[in-house]
Amino acid sequence: MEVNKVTIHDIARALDINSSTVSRALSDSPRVAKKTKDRILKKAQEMGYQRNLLASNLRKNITNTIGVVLPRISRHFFSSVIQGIEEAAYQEGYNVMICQSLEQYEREKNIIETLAANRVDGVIVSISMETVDYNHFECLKSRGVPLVFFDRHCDIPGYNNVLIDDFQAGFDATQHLIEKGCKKIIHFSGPQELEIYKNRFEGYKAALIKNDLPFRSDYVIKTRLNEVDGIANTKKLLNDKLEFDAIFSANDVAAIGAIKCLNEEGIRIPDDISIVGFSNEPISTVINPTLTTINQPGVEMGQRATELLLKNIQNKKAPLKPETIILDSSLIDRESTGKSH
Amino acid sequence: MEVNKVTIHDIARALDINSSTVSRALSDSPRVAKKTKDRILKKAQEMGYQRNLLASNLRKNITNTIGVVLPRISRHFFSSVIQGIEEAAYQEGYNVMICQSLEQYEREKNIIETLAANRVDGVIVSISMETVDYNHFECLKSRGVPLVFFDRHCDIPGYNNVLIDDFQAGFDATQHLIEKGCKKIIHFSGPQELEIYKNRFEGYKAALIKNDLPFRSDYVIKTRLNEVDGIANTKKLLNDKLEFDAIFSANDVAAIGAIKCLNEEGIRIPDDISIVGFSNEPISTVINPTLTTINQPGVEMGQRATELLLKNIQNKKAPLKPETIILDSSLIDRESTGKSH
DNA sequence: CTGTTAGCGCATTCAG
DNA sequence: CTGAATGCGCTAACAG
Repeated sequence: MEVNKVTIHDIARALDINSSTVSRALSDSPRVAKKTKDRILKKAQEMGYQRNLLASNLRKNITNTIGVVLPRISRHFFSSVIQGIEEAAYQEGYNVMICQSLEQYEREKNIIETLAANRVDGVIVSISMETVDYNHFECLKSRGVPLVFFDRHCDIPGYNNVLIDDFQAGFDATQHLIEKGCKKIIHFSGPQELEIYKNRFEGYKAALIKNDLPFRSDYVIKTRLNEVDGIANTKKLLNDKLEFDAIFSANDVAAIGAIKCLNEEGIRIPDDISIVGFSNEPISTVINPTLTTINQPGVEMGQRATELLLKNIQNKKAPLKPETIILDSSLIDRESTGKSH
Repeated sequence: MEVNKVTIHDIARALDINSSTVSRALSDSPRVAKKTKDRILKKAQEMGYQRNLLASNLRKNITNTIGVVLPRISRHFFSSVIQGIEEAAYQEGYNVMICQSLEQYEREKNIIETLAANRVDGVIVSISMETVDYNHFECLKSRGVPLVFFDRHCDIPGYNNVLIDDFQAGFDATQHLIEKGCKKIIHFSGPQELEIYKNRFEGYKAALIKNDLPFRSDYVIKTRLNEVDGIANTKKLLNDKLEFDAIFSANDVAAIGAIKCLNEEGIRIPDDISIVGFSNEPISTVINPTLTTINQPGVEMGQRATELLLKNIQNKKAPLKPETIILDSSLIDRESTGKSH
């Protein structure tokens, strides 16, 4: 069963030429005669030759592979980012290795080390919610492997970020709720150690202040932004008899949890309580027209991050100056656009 | 910037010992003295040594990596399969390389060749809807790389499949609708070249026959099982004034399309029209309680497929006899279990 | 245009 | 227990 270990030497021997010529022919070098090239290609085919990329990569010291590290591929935002990354990467002949941290620091660390050990040419990362220090990127840094962060800001000096304006998004979301007449707006907030959630929170606060609404700290619920938390916190809000007429969730998953809970309790959205979350998940938002969302440009974010990364990979000698790209996000109001229900 | 290329030779030189000893120490071989081992490990740490897996893998002729090829990671079923695969793989110290075919034969072919070139130790595949011949697996076959198929049956002799009983699932779905009083049941069918969709279709037919309902070929709609198709076909059904009281969709995505279309038209589900699709997508099904689903055990499928694959990898000399594992799927009726609405 | 030579970094013989 | 030698398969000088 374990067969077919035909190498360039085998095909060189079969043709009574040198293996370097074979190597050159197989990488379509111009420095080899059409005729011999054809002979070699034909023989290679006929012998069932398959290049060993391990050997090739070891020799060339590149892998043509970029690593992608993100919390969860099942979240639609992230899978649309992957979409963008793959498009941009394949176009330039790069492969993509996708890894999920599952929001766990330990896993993220392992992944980064594995990617480094596998000598990927560059890495695109959206850090986990648990990640507060960046020492685990040292193994990439020390080898000069380019790194681009997206969605969740990371301020390691010298690296690039591709983000949306989270302050603005938080502001817009809150402003939207206020304009709809909401006055008691709960905020499901994420870990404040992460810029992204801090900024969304600050945007929320700024919108309240601008509209002369009081900021109440008991309206700010610290959550881990998962669905279970979203459900539990909403239930707790109801039990506590804290009056509120809207929720602005710092991500989509917690918002989904809130919707589920409110549905269960027979509370109508948005008539009784309005909700805004972040998302570009088509299924949850279009089928369920009660969730107004801040739409994040996932595909574009993936593309931009990849383009930046590849530029860094190719320009490694003269690294670009670190830049932060801010993409536009847009608020989508399902109530006013959805025809259904 | 391009720095830190410390190899076992560097650390050997620094300690004035031989690189083989270093190599042994770093792979924790028992054939090296505790004392020297400690010295080496310490020095390695201190010099910032990182093993080059490319070189190591080339030498050992294994990669400790398995490839996964599936249509789309954004579909919840597939991402839960990945969940299962990663769990089982990491436990055994394997890495996972995830690739999406996007239901395109050409992409699938490229991916398989890339995986083969990268010398993965085994591959887990759910073939694309376009895939009707299996020649592109030859590059793995010829090297004796183990291969396990899941969800979408593939009958290359000598390889394993992990599936659900699609005939039974199709039967159950249809039976369920009949028991609810539906008599005019549309079937959104997939490519009949694929066993999976043929079997679901056969199950549908069998249930009709068993219940003395007529089988009508105009009730069977060939679709590509994507959302756009689901919407378009539903709209067409309505325009054609073909009477129907239920849809059994051969996957979830087309069912989602149907729901969207019916929502738009103000047709109530399930009062006017019932729908059954395949899914284990929590968001779409729980929030939207109108979609009854055949639940597919994604995580378990991933685990079983991986266990099988790893067994094959480890037993390569004496390959297991090809087996097909059939897992249970269960019908989940949102109408009777959902408390909401 | 082609051959020769020399490694990429590591793991594994085989000797001691 | 450690050292010396060899080569995994490929590519990149450098000659010719």
